[in-house]
Amino acid sequence: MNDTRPPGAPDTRRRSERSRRAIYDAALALVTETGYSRTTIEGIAARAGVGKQTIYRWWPSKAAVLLEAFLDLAGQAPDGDYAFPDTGDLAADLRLVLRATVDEIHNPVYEAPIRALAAEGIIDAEVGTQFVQRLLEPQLRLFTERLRTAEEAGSLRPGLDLRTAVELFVGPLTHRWLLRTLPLTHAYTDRLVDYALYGLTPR
Amino acid sequence: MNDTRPPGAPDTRRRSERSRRAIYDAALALVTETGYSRTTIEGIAARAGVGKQTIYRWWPSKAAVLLEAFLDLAGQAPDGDYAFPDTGDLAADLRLVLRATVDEIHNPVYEAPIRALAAEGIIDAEVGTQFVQRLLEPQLRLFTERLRTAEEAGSLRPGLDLRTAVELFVGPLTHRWLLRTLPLTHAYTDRLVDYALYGLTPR
Amino acid sequence: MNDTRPPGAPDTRRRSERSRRAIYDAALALVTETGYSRTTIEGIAARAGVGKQTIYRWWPSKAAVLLEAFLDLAGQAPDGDYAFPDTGDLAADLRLVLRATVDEIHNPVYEAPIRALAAEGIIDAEVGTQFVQRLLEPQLRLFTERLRTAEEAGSLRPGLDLRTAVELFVGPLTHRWLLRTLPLTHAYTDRLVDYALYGLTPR
Amino acid sequence: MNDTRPPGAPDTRRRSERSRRAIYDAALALVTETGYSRTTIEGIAARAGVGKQTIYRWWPSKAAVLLEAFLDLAGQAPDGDYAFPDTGDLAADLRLVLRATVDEIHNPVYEAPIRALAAEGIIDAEVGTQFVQRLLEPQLRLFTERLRTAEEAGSLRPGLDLRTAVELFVGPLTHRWLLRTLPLTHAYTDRLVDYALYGLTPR
DNA sequence: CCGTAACCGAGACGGTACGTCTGGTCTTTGA
DNA sequence: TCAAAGACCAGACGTACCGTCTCGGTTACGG
Repeated sequence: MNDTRPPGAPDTRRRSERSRRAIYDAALALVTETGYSRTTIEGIAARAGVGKQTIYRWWPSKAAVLLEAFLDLAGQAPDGDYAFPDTGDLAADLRLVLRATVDEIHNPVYEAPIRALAAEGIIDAEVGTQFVQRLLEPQLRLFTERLRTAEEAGSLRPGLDLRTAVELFVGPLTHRWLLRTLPLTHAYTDRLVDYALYGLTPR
Repeated sequence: MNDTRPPGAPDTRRRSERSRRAIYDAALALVTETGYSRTTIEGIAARAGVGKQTIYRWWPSKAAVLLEAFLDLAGQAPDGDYAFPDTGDLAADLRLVLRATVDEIHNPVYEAPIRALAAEGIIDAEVGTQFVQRLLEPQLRLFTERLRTAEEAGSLRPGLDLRTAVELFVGPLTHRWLLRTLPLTHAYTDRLVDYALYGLTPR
Repeated sequence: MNDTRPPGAPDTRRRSERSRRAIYDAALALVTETGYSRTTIEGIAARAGVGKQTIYRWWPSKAAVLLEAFLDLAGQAPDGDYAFPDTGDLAADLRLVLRATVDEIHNPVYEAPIRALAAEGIIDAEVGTQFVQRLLEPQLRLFTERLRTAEEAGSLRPGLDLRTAVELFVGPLTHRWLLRTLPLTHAYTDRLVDYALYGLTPR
Repeated sequence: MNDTRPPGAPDTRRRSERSRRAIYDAALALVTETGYSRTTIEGIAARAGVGKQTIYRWWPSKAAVLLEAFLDLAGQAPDGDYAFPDTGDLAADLRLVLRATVDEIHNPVYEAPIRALAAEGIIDAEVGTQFVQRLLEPQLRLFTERLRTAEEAGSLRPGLDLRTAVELFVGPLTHRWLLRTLPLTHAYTDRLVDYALYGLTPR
């Protein structure tokens, strides 16, 4: 009826849902099992029982497939992230969320794909933008909102740049996670909350 | 005479210095010009006017070549980093160093190679370990030592885990840099020092 | 009403004459313009403004399409061939016909399709049979009949195998044409008639 | 030493004889077993245990591979063709050679490759030229020379165009062979010699 | 100081994956 | 209710690199 796609673009209405799901599954499985660089488009297609062209028709790159696959996976998880706790005790809430984040990072189902996406995003700005916009920023927004609540409750120094404040927690965690400098434990994130929050609260 | 290498290992004494330099130059140039993934061993060899085997003889991977090339490049720079300033004013010293770090990160000669190495290290643990040990940790050590001096001078809360403290500065900076979430400016690093240090100093 | 087709076969009565013509035109044009091997079913369908299935429904192969297209083309030509001249002078008649055949062969509208069909028929016996039965044999029959007339008139040695006699003229011509050994000229076909006929006439 | 190849061309001196032979064998076997169009470069490479690039490095096309493979095969055969008999009896000699040619054509080892090459040469003029120059013409030359001997012995009408005379024998044979109009038997070639030679001899 | 072992540039080799193109089949959709 | 349009699985195309191996040429060690 109202088929207004750009010329040369495929018709989304006729897309095979079955193939899409199979491709997601294959991509995630292969990345986890064999690593990102050994995961190939051909391999994904073969494992998904799909023609290569079906992948090239809908995604521009291996990274794009994996990003969507991961978003799909994360989206259908029993959403823990998307409700930031607010018990009134900011420190406790932060500790809880950071501990949960660490656990999630160590979940073998998530680990390989998300590392791969982060790494690819670091090299390829296009992928990086997608990664940040669709995966990272939504999470950071929840942090920011929780901090705003705290600020309004007078639990924070007034006039803080909340974004920077958020990064004070998230940055070090990401640092340890991505660069594997030292183990990423609950003790570490608790300490992080302690040190960082101490600098953000009024005296 | 005293040629005591493991069997099968090449003889370092007969190594061509000329080739090594040409390979470093070619690798750095290609990564900067065409990006990491489009940089190939064949391409490096061709550009360096060197046989492929000469690369495979001395390095195990593309990442290893680039790491050494980068270390060589960084080593011959007028070393600013390797002397952490100590004016007695911790905040000022940190601001200075973080600003310098940001400038360095934006230096087009360094940017592409270091991003590539970081990304590769995120995926490949072997590379990651090398990256951290040979590039990152030496820098972090300087931070730690400066903080120790400050601690001894009573400028910091006693009993702090200095490593975590260091990451409070370095983590957020790395986060913005690698993930490209928001611009990495002097204003940002100054604010970082403000917020983080505030949580580390005695009241 | 009287729809007595084998099960699974399409209904000829509802066939689109418009599509058929468009497919013929597209097939002939593409073969002439781009060559047989670069002519694809997809290309024909696209150029004819027709779905691929419309081609697959009615023809088993690219060669079959082209054969019918060519037969259609030849059939609607102002038929010169289908009346073999009989002036009473066998040599003159043969010279005339062979010259005309050479001219036809060099006609750019016919050349590419007929070469393609011949070549395809050489490899694929199925196509070859069709090619011979529907295209070649009707022509040869005309030769044979003219020779029979001559034989009855006593212009030929008695007891000749007329089929072999026909091939004495047609074979060498085909040889030069298909294999492109030497130029195919009127002089050549005249000489052919001279030499061959000389062996067929009584002394 | 004297390595004077055009730039970009591979070094013939370092070519692997082993691979070449394996490729010949694989190409001939596949064409015979599965037919020309189902024979693919990938298939040849796989069967020969060779990388695809090794084929693309040395041959421009599937047809070129097959032509060389066939020439190699024909060259190492106990050469029957390359000595045209001359018993003094031209008719007998011609009958003998044409019978042998028919037998060779029906040899399953030769049949598929040579048909494929002929067909490909009919479509692709480049291949056709090679086919004619390297395979066909050497054979025709032998015929021509035998006719010249006969001419000098006064067994032929003087002033004949010997090339056309040769085609009087070879053309019809090729016609039946390639187009599969009627069976190609010894009886047929004998008759051919009878009819054609009769037109070439003095009365 | 000479023989030789190993490095060197070069590039052919067996492979794997790329991204594209087409073959045939099957499904959707608009006229 | 068709037929166009085109998505689908399959697999070959020709190219680019991988990492290994072999070839001469050259260089510098060590007897």
